[in-house]
Amino acid sequence: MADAPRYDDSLTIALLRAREAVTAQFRDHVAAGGMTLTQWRVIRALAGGTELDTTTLADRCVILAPSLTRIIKTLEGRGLIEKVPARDRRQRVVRLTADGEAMFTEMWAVSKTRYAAIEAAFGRAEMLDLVETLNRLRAVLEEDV
Amino acid sequence: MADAPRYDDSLTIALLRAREAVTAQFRDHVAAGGMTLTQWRVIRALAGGTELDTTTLADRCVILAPSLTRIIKTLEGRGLIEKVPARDRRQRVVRLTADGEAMFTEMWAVSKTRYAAIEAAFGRAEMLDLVETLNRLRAVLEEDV
DNA sequence: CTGATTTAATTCACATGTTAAGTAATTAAG
DNA sequence: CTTAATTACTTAACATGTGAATTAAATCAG
Repeated sequence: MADAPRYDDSLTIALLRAREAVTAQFRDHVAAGGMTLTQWRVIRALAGGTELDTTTLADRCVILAPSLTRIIKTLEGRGLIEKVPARDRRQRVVRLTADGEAMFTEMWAVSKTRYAAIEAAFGRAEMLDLVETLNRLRAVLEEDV
Repeated sequence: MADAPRYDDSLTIALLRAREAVTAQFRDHVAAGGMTLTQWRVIRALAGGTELDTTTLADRCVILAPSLTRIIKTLEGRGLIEKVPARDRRQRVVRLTADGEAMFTEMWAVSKTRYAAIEAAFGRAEMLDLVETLNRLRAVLEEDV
């Protein structure tokens, strides 16, 4: 028994549950806007006229390339994003359409409120500290181990 | 620009990236054993002769019921888990087979090593502190907000 | 300039996440 | 005891995660 896995103490499980709890705070709102949380990350990354190629966009949104290919197709079909001609014709560069920017602006207002509520409930300092810790963990793991 | 979303500071993104970095430490090893990380969570939860119904198992592994239904089917097909007759015939109670226990024992040895390496690289105290913080965040969010 | 290599996306195949609807067994109401 | 409500799980449908193979374009070697 002493060697049995202790799931409550597991970092992977804790990360999974915490993320689940946080995203739950946004899921309904984003779904009400007719999109998924993953699609919302893409919209958010492109907000403000930002033009990005698929690789950069995938990195910033933490979405794998095959998923992003499908998401771009979906969002383009809904008229929220559009292609931009690129010098390197291998790249697919995209940006928000006017509709996409409008969608972002509308939803971002509520998103900010939810985020602020989380900050208020958990504590602003603790929040910043947690993000810093998570990024440090990531840096450590991506380096060696 | 002052109001633009700052992705680097986003809690959701930080959680996503951190989890990605941690799971990456185990993915190859688990894949070498012919299973996915999600399947491995199920095996791990059942290790040591533990018998669990689907609902409890889903909760412990942080897997939604529909996914677990499929996973149980897969693992049962591979002979790693088996059904146990239950009083309440609505429930599906499962446990590891002898092969399942053997698979767990073999893989757990390596998993422990990887986990220890992460602890060593990041710091044991920081690790425990992080898990505690994540669980506290979850508790706060699941309560009110 | 031509062929080999690398890079950026896409496509494929399968596993899982996610919500809604459906099914069977149990429990509660009357 | 019989029916309605609840519970535990499954199925369905679609979105995303994941690794491998493929395609097209750019770059490099000679």
